[in-house]
Amino acid sequence: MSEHEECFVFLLGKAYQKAHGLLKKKLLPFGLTPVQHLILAVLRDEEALSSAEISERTVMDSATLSGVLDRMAEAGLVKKEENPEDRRSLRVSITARARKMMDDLAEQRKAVNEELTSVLSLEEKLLFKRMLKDIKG
Amino acid sequence: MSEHEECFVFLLGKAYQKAHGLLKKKLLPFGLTPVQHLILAVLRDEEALSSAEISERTVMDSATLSGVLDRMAEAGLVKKEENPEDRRSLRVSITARARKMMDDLAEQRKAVNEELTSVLSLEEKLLFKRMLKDIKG
DNA sequence: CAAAATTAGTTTGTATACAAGATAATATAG
DNA sequence: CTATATTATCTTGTATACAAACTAATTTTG
Repeated sequence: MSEHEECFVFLLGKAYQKAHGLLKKKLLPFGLTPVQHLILAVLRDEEALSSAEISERTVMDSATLSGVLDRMAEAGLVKKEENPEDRRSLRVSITARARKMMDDLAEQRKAVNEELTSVLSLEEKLLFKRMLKDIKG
Repeated sequence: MSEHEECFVFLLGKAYQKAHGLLKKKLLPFGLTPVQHLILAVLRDEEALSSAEISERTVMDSATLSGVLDRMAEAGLVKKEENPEDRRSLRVSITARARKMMDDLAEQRKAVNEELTSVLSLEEKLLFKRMLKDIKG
């Protein structure tokens, strides 16, 4: 019954692990990780984005992104092209194959969110979301 | 303004990243990571714990723990001994050196928790904590 | 008691996360 | 226009996280 169980860092970590684990399981049949699914979500409605733009929208580090995008390109989920306007940057786009999965993915994501917060009332869900947004800043 | 920003998995992840990053910074001068700090916290009031016991209390995977405990032993933060009663299991204990830091660490942890939740009212902090506990299950 | 099942930890392989340094390309200053 | 600064991405090194296979030790069974 140590005090660490009252620590927000610990509690957030464990709640996140639970959430991440649930989503991971649901995405397994699609051959996607939660992070990869997130990247597809931001690419879905775009022609193409640079690594920096994906980094900004997903709040992921560019170093992390580098490896993830490689694996996703390898798996045929995204296409990585050179930007002719600025050859330092990339044009990353979602492939047709990945795009076909998006509706099913949205369903899985929704299911996870519901399962995860099933203990909360509708009102609490909204409050919880607001507080998370406040905290992440 | 994609829908992923309404996803609890994403929001929890980012809130956790924020919390983890804050604590990480505060622990840097002590040469500790947040996870190592957590392990010291559960060892603090114990003679010694096995890997499985630490795993249970910190909710960490035994595979992850194996490496972390090695690095901590290497750094002189814990002592790993063989349990003579059952030679499969370990007796991990906190070192005197690490124990000396514990009060300072508790202060840092408290500071992080306050900084992290400074946008919340006292009432909201309690509510938030309760909801996190509900969700992690 | 010896074979089989179980248990405690470790190892291996994959996927983030992030700091710091390296690279290549572009923009800017003089 | 060239030396310098900046920018976009990648690479490297360290630290989790976790599944799965592996080892060693103990317990259970027949």
